[in-house]
Amino acid sequence: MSTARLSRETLLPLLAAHVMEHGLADASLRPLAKAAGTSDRMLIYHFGNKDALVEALLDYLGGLFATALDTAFPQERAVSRRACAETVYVITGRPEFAPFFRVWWDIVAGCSDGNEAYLAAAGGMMDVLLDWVVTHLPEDDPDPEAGARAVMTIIEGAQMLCAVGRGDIGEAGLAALEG
Amino acid sequence: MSTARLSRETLLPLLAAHVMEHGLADASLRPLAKAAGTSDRMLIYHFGNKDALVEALLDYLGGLFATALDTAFPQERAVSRRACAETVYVITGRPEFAPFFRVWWDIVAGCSDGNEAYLAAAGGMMDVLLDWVVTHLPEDDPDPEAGARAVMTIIEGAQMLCAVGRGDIGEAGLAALEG
DNA sequence: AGCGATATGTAGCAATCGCTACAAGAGCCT
DNA sequence: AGGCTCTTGTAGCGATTGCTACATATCGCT
Repeated sequence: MSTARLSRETLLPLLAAHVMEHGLADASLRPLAKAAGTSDRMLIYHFGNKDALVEALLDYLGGLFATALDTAFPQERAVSRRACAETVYVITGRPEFAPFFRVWWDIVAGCSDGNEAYLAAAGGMMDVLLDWVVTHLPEDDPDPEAGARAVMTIIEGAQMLCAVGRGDIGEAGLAALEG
Repeated sequence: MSTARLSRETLLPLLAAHVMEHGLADASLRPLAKAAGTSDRMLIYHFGNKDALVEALLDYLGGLFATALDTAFPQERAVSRRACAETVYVITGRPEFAPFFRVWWDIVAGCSDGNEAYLAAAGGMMDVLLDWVVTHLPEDDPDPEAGARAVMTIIEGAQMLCAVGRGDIGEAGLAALEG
């Protein structure tokens, strides 16, 4: 037996890796525990119950998302609203982002069931992305707040269409963005 | 015992009503059967197994969606691309469409797991909506094919943002659509 | 009337679900 | 050393999962 004690902090990265590979909706305690090198018994011990575990996981995933924005995305501003949207779409379309989207659509589905924890996590991630877009539009954008919302809406639409196998529609939508 | 024989055709509307109320992702045979006034045993008998049942259900839901487009949506053309997008957004935002979206986001989540039946159903529904948008843009639209894709992308983005509690972002995105 | 195909009810199986009772090891404080 | 708390393992509970075995009922057909 290893001497390292378990804790939420050491477990969460392993749990997050598991849900990003296998989805969040039908994640159950025993597979999660196995992925984290422990037992369902210990997950309940450290998190209290499954709902609390999922809530902690959603919070951790939100942090992962914010970090990904800072590292994978360019620091300089885009030259146009359309270029900004296309940058986000292209980068999030790379294969290393696929696991994140697998859990993202599970989160959206959870939101539409009215689950408060899912709503808080998803809303937070959208706010983080909105802030990023606002500060990466061209400096001369006439209305960054409105522009960022237009860019966000098109990005998310294109991503959903891509998820259901109609990426061509979303890409045409991106190309039609003014500026 | 009732004299009416069961069949896929009589069962599907009841099953569809159940998944639109409770979601598709974690629908299990016994609750489904109870909603349809029969037993899990008979669902397997009529559909073979659960996967085939879900596939039939997705197909039926696709038909429901196409019918809803014809009945709930206006027949005349919109006066602008933006008006067209706002019409779809407003109508699908009405309470009677909420059950449909609950299952829709389950379908999208299923797509991102690579499930072929989900991908076929979701892609088909998007194609139906795209056709509707193409034929309801203003007659003088310079490029209805491209315009419809732009409208579609914004609609879907606004709907997703609405689902996660950030409808304000999507509505601002809708308002920014040119024309 | 009788036969075969179709349709349905009852009961149950192995697997998995979230969770818990109980006991024991490990480390710290006095 | 003795106790105390924190952490972990083992075993299992009742519920639910998709699905099946078996018997029976009902129907059309000849």
